[in-house]
Amino acid sequence: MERAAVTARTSPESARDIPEATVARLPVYLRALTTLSEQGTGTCSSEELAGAAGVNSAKLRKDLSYLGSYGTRGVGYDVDYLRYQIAREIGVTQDWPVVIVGIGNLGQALANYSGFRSRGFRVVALLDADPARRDEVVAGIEVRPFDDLEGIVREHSVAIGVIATPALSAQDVADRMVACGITSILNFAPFPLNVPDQVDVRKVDLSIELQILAYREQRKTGQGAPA
Amino acid sequence: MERAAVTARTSPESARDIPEATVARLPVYLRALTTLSEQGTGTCSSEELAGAAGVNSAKLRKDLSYLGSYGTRGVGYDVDYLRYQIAREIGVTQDWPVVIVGIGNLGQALANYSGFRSRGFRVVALLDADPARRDEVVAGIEVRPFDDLEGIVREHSVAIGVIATPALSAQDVADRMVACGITSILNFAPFPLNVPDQVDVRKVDLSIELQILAYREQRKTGQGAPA
DNA sequence: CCCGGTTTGTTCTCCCGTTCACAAACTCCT
DNA sequence: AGGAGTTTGTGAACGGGAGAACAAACCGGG
Repeated sequence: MERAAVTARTSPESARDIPEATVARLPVYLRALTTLSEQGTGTCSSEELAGAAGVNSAKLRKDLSYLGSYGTRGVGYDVDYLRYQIAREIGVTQDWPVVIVGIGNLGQALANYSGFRSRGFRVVALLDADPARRDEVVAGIEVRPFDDLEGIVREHSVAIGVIATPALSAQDVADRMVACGITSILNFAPFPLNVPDQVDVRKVDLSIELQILAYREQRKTGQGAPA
Repeated sequence: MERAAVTARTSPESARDIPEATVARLPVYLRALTTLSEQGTGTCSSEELAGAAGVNSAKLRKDLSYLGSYGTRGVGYDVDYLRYQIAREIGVTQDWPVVIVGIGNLGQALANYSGFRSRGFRVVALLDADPARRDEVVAGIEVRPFDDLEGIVREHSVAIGVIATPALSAQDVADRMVACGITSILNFAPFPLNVPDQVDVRKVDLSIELQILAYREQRKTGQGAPA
């Protein structure tokens, strides 16, 4: 990492172009480091950390090198120091307000998921278009009508929205979110969202994952595809 | 696609080595085709289908070319015909029994998720290690003790297991699954599973997805990483 | 101070996936 | 029958990521 001067772009001195694949792994490293820290480990080698994260050690080292030179040759990495550096890079040292739209089975599970809060994400509102759901309380949060979206986004400066609605409503919800100023969307609805370029979307599709497994399973058993 | 004779490997005449990335997209195409079919569309071009699936049309055509030559130049694809071909290739024309372990918030949401059954996946059992959960009924299925795993797997010839437990139990559950003969695992627990090579694992990690969005969000707002 | 052992950071090579661009093939109209 | 228009299937160029391998850097002992 050359680290030459300061790139004078948006961020003061942090890395400029971390590969997509690396960004996707940083949270995994972060979690592994947290586990190690809780176990009282003060220092670890790239081999150990890679093992705990389930990746190749060379890949781990290359990933970390994009952030800077936070290790010591011959020694390894200081667990807490590296943990902080990654957390800072990802942005989980700050608090991210989040809204969840669609309080069905999945939406409720998400609202109750403790992994969000513990990683810096705070669910500020649960929204649902169904009037029957009004005034219901899920995970200690009152369910509010979808039309409240704009007010909530403005009030809490929400940048991240989660869509857990049926497929048919997903695009409408996304459009409204974008109109309100939300710029990152996590989509659980099985529908390919169409959004402006500046808006980031990540999708999680449960049945697709199973279908991928089914494909490989089919090939394993050698039964192939029926003619 | 040459389609030369018969490859004489495991499967009778289907494609031999479909790229991983393509396999991951086939379910998306399948869903888009189903939607088109329900709308009464009989034929579609690669451009239309690509639009409905949210991908580039060139990529779509190349993906489909791995399966065979199912389109007609100058015309497009027959929706129902192509849909059947993809479904057969993925293996969703048959019925896949599935067990879900860990009936917390997420496990319950998964058990209730209608998208599984409608795509050829049948939840044959819900298991939980917590005795307090025994005899509870979720999604019309009785929750049974985790120790029943082996009997259930044997009885229903289960090949696919879903892990929705806390991180600490995930590896144990996976080990038991593998010992029972399960060869495909969908893991929702935030823990990198260690399994033998012949076992396929796909992981879905909710908080990692949000962290990836947070990273990009942080860069967008230009606030960068605090020094 | 010097040397062996250890571990990081980085370079280099290979492979997979994406995209462009175009020839082949089909339809429809005259 | 022939030609214009359309759309597929694929060859080729391109970019990015994975992994091996190695030089640079650090620690500790004598």
